[in-house]
Amino acid sequence: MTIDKTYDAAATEAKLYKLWEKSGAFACNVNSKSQPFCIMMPPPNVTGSLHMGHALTFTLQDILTRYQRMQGRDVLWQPGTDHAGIATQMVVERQLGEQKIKRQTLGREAFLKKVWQWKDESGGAITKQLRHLGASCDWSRERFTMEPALNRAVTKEFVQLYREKLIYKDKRLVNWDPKLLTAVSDLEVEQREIKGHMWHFRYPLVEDQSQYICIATTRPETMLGDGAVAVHPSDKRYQHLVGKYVILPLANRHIPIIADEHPDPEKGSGAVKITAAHDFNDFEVWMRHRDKDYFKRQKDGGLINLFDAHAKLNDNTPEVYRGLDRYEARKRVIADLEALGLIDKIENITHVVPHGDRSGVVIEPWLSEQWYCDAKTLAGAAIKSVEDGRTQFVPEQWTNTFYAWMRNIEPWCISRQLWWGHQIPAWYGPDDKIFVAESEEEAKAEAEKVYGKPTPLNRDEDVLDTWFSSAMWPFSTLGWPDQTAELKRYYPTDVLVTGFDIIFFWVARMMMMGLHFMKDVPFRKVYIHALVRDEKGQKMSKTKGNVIDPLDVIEKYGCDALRFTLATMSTPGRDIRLAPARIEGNRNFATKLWNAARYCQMNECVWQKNFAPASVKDVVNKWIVGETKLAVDKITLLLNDYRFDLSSSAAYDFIWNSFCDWYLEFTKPVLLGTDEVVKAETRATTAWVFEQMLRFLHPFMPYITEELWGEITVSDKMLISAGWPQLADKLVSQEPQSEINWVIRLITTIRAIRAELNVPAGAQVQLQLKDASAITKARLERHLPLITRLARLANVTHTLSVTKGAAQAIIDETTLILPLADVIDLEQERARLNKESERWATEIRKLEDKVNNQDFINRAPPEVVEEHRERKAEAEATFAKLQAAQQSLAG
RNA sequence: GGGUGCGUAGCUCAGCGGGAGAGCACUACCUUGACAUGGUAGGGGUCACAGGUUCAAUCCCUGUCGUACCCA
Repeated sequence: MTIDKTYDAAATEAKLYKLWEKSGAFACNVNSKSQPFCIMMPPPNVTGSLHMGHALTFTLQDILTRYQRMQGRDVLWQPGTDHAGIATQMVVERQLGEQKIKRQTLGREAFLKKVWQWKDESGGAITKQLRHLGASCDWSRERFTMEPALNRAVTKEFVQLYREKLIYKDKRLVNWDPKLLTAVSDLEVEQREIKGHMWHFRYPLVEDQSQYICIATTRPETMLGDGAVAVHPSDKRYQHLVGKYVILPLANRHIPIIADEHPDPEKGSGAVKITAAHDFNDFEVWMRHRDKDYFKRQKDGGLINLFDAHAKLNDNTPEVYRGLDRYEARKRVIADLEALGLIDKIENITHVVPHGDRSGVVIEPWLSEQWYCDAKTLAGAAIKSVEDGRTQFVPEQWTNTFYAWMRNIEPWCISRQLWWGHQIPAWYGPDDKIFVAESEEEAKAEAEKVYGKPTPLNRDEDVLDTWFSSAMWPFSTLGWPDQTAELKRYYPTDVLVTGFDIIFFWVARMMMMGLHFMKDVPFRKVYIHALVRDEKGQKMSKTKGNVIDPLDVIEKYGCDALRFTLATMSTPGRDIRLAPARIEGNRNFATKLWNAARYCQMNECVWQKNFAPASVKDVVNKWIVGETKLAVDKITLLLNDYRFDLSSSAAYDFIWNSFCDWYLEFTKPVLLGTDEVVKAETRATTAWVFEQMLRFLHPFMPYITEELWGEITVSDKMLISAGWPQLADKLVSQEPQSEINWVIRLITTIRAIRAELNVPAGAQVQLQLKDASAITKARLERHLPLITRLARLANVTHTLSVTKGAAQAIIDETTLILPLADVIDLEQERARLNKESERWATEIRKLEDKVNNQDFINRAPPEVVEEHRERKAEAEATFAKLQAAQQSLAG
């Protein structure tokens, strides 16, 4: 078969992905004798669609997967999707809304049926898109966080933690979404910067109402729930007021002035209102003081909840405000305080306000009863596992971020007021006694023991936070709670690849649950990658309109170009600014490889079964074999070190600069020549090198390499299942390296002179060598055909004297002379030589300064001193020859 | 306000104690039997700024400025 003139990425991608999957290459083998390697795919939302962040994370995972597979490991890359509680429920509710149906009128069971129906029909679009990216995960093991087997795991998790007293019910502040009517996690809260006001109110003192203390707030309506005014204990302005009472206007309650560390004396008036039920900081203050009389005497101990679930004012507020929405109430409160003359001033400010990322409304810190997980206790083991290195972060700096969060971890609110999710396995008796059990039957049995007779129970309506089930992903997908062969073989997994934004929400939680239930870390390494931004460094977002759709890029440039670009730009600790020019450049790289393959095929460079790279005779072939070995070593080492950027660049550099630019050019005179022995060896060597290139490039550019593998190698295996290059050290030897490097220097130097002196590209010129050593002469002799070809020379001779008006250059001991008297502009050549000597003179001066410095000689390592001396000697020799060249030109 | 990164060629980025690099863009020349999605050559940088450590600093330390993110 002949390779087409151009590479058709789209057709190749569609064709090969199916072939790979069919070949069984993606699947792991539990019975394999090979060492396992396991990556858990962070399950994307079932409602999601592929964005650049996905493209990056899955590309890196796929690179590791393919690399390890080629290294002979039994690889499991576990795919799946996440049920994404709120997002999915909203999608289905929106669809129902189009038919004017409300979820509540449908009822829970019917609604859930609709959700499953949606999931089966249109859920998981993202898994199809993942296939476009070339992801070689084991689809036969695809999991979904809501499937029955995983529900069983989650239920067991909940019940066990409850029995261990690590799950409990509590009344605390949560992030409440008053539109979706559920608690949401910190992750689902977006801090938006918006313009607002800072209102300064006066609260009159009880003992002398002409006196007042001034407080500032951005949320006037919450003042109705104030339980105290706090000042900093060191704040001299207020020390005399601590312990006294103020009249809370509008509510007409007496509240104390207390001292606490929380208020910042520098900010505002230095006095703050404490509204414990509506502000997380204030709640903390209240916790510190709740045992004090001045709180105990108040209604609800000073923890006064003003809102109902819709964030409308409730019966804890004076009658005129009841039923008002929070913003109507704000206007009313301001107006009423204004009327009382209690507004000190109003400032315009910009502040950050929490918004629900799904609903878009302002999130309310709201007091409610929820289920909590004792994250603090669970975190201990996770912290320890990182401290003693059982799990390592790459790059290492993320360790500190992890510690910082884990050491200040808050109780984890795990209940959600949704229907779509794992329903909490808790039942309530008539007296609200809680029965937590793995099934209703079990709960009823327990209830019967307690009540002495069969008693009807009500199941808790709420579901669990999606992350609560995701936390089990590394072992629930492997069959836990059953002790499966998979669990034994693949847990702990080798590496988790993810973005830093979910270190807390997911990575930390998997670690806590993994250590608790499996008694071992869920993964040995956590590779944290960057965020993908646009080329100006802006975060990609739909509202900004700067989103680059990976699927568009794949269509335009091919999947390999996108993957290669993402890999090349993945420098640890640095965000990726995705520039389309970069993707285009890598598409060109793919084209380059394609054309190199065509060259190989045209020249009958066919893979030889018994080819032994160590036994090649020709120096050029020895050289490229050695270079190949060096490149493979570099690429392998860097990939082991998660340096996707440097590893892919090394592959690029070798293929384009060493193989295409030099080696293939070197083979041309041979392949056009008549020496059949060298010709055969060169063909076999070329085919061998090309094969190595396909292998080491495959993890980065799977499609084009697989396609070419099919075209030019003779193998019944697909490349995806082929081995990683294993090359012997003896393939590298010093002599061919320096010999070919000399040839390259020679050609480059002549080309430079020609270009600078405007010698027509087609013109063949004479070359004379002066002072060439025996080695140089021998090298020249050996490589004469390719030197004359690549430097476009008419002939090469040795000489003892310089032809008048010739251009000259120096390589080591040899002076190159190009007698160009008729073509050459003497002035130009003089200027060129001047510039060249200037450069060397500067270099010599710098080196002299060093070498003559006594401190340098005494303190620098001897080999460094020696190296500088050598460099100086070489520079001086070159300089002297240049001087001679200049003189000869003058003469 | 606290923390963590990052400031290197026009742009996007490597390098990180002893010789300033790549890709793209730019300039000139070249349709040379794989490739113009190409080839050859070239121009372009007080490595943000100021101190310090060192024989030696783009690289280590301190501070400043700019910038991004995280936590308040």
